[in-house]
Amino acid sequence: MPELPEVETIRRTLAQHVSGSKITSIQVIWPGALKGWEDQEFVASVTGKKMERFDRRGKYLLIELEQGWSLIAHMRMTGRLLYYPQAHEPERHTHVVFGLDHGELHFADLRKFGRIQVVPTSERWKVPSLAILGPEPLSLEFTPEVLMERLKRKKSNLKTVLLNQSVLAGLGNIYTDESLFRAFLAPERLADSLSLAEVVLLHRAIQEVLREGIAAQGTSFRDYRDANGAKGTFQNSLQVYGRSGEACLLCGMLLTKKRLGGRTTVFCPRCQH
DNA sequence: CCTTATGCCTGAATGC
DNA sequence: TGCATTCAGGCATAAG
Repeated sequence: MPELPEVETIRRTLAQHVSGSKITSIQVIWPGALKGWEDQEFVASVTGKKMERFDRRGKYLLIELEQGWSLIAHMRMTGRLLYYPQAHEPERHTHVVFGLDHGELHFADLRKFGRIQVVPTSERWKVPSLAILGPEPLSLEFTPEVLMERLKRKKSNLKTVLLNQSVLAGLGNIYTDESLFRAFLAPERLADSLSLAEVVLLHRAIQEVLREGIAAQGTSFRDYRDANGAKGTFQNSLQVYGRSGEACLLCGMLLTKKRLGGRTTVFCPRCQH
């Protein structure tokens, strides 16, 4: 499921192929994939415009178009943005086809949770889902002190709090579990109970795991693909996610699965406190 | 303000 | 084997 490293990889692979490309046509197969606008309006405001810049904020992909318009895409769990150098028949779960001056861009999503919206570029950061986002975990503004201050405000457990995009932008289930394991912190620990030393460990773990995830071009546990349709490789480096019942790679103890904040959480009951 | 629960979706895995 | 149920989960929204 596309989290920060996967969206970043999509951003990079997309920019390689379609930076400066003009959107010459749009075929809306399933209008539900377009958020906030009737599909005719979406088509009208996007057709004929070049894609000039590709940015990312948390798990959101931002595509800046000519003439003051931007696309905002969110993949949720199974969304894909796929570039084809030549015209390509829509696949089973393709919902929108952007015809380009060179090739095509397909938005596909098996579970139909992902969305693309079009907004004036000047109002991008006012879109509520972007406006509420916490700091970028790989930015200079994200320091252990900032993390400490944000965790102090929350009464819930670490797992739930780290998944909250208004606390920190970009972590999903996979990278949260991996970060907590690397920081030796139990997912059930209350977020406001951490010492500064523990927060420093967590801060470092989050940055390491995200940087490694990006370097590995993301985690293709199941559905994730980049804009080339290629899998990432970080699934080979996961230490806890998806390994419930298997041995901890540090101590050999069986990894435990527990539901926290409605999400499956895997951790080592011996290494994480 | 805060936290927790529900709906959206489909395919794979599991249960009987 | 086949059918029904459960599970996977990010986020908007509703409810507590």
